[in-house]
Amino acid sequence: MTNTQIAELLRQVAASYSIQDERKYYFQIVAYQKAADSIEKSTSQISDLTKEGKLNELSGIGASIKGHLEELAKTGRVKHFDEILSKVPKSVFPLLKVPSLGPKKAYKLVTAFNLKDPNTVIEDLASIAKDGKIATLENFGEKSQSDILRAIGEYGKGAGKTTRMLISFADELAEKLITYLKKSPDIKQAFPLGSLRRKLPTVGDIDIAVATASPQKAIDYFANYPYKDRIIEKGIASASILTTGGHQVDLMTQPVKGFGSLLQHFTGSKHHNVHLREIALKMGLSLSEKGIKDKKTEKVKMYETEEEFYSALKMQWIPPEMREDTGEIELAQKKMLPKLIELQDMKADFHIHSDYPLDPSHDLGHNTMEEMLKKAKELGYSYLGFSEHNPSISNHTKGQIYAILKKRKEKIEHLKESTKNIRIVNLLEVDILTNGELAIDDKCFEYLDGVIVSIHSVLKMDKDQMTKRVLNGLSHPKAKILAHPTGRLFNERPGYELDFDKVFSFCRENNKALEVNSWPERTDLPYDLIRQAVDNGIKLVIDTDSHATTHMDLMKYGIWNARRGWAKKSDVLNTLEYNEFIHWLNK
DNA sequence: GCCGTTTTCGGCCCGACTGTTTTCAGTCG
Repeated sequence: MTNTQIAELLRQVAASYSIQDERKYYFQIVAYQKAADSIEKSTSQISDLTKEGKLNELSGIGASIKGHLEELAKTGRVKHFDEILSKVPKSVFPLLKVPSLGPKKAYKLVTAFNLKDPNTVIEDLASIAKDGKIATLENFGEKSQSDILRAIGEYGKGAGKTTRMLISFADELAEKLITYLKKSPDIKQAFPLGSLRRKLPTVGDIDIAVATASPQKAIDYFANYPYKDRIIEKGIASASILTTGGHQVDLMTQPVKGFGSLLQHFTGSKHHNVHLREIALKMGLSLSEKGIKDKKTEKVKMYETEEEFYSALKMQWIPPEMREDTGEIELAQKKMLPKLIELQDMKADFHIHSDYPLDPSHDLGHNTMEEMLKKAKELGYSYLGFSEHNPSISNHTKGQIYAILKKRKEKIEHLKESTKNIRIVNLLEVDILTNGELAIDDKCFEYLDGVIVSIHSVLKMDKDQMTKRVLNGLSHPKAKILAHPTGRLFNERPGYELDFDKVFSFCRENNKALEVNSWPERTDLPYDLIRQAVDNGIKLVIDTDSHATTHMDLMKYGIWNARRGWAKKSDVLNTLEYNEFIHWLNK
């Protein structure tokens, strides 16, 4: 079973407990939900962790759930789960995916109308709603009926939070909304928060915080956004809309005096906030978006900045990218948070495809080397690495490939002499073939300073074979960087599997670096592997993999992802001076 | 069911909004 499937199973157990007796099982429900969240977020496969006996390493998994998961791995089922799940009809569970339906409503609907088939329950409910039968049910009315019908329709279309946006897309969408909001005289400040501020690679909805003295006017103005499809909800302090593009936007307001608390609250993550509130409780305090309440006096103190808010809890301000409750709070209490890498720290980009005509195995860039260099200078870099794909091996003889690379080297040498204000590294992106050999032979390395290696074909290989293939490719002394190490592409493919324990130890022992590819579709390494790499002392390079000058602006996405992986300046080779990098390349 | 710089027992985050109700349950983040 995949992590997603296991997480869903645990959520079904939680839902079943809710339906049976929410009060009695409250803490079990919360525990199962926490465990599900934890499993869903983990990129280690639960099946692997179970085999290795490492399930305890995931927060929220204790002795009991660990035992259940081991039983699941061994026998394919869990007696305890089966017993709990058998208390409610199976057709309840698909309905939980429909927005606005939770365990209680789903159960009422399923039992009231005797909906038994989990495969058709959503359509069946829609036709019952169309017949006007839901409105007659106790605690349901006309409005609930039409809401359910619409929710099913939107769910079917993937509107709202059911499909996640790439952060690059969400970033632009939020920018448009912020521009609109700032035109209102009643809105003093407006910031995108939530997972967008925490820089997750994909974002479910857009969260915006607004500082205002007249919340009602600000909310009315927001609800009149010209590109809205409908208002989802609208109250005195917050509102939600669905845009014409089918994306959900949530807005929350606070007065300027309390804006810091709102920023903190609405940035999340949920787990980070829950943990902070548990700490606050022990200090006799209670946290909310309004501020910090003293439990004795019931007085709420407001905070204009996040720094003051965190300081009141006796901890350092925590960078949003770290707020996932994975150890950052404990470090902030000890005032030992790492200083994360920043865009300004970058002195180079190593993964650049120019239009130099070497008849490559994959796509060529669109701009000349000179144009790429000019752009690099504009970005404030002091050097740049060219790394076009290797010449295609099916279209050329070995001799032809030598000649192409020799000529390219001459071009680069000429550029090095004629270009005074920026330095150049002569790299190449080389395919690792199916058998683990590189797509160029040893003689080619005379014409190169070093190479980036990567996988571009035959992605379906089992984990052990793929790991051998990659490590074999990396074992050449001049192969220094592994590009887009997992090969994942959002909304396209999950990537191939690698044994990262082996990859990390190989890189550490042989002085190799792993790439953080900045393309929003890739963000590869994924951030949790970045964090493991950093913990293992592996050096990273953050690259744009540019095929045009405009792509060189994508660096910020790589930086964001690296920050989510807790990478510091010292972990990233792009922050080295030219001479230091060349020294590393030749080590 | 999980967890530990008050604890291996006794705690466990907080508030907004909606619809269906006459004071609240359900859902969401």
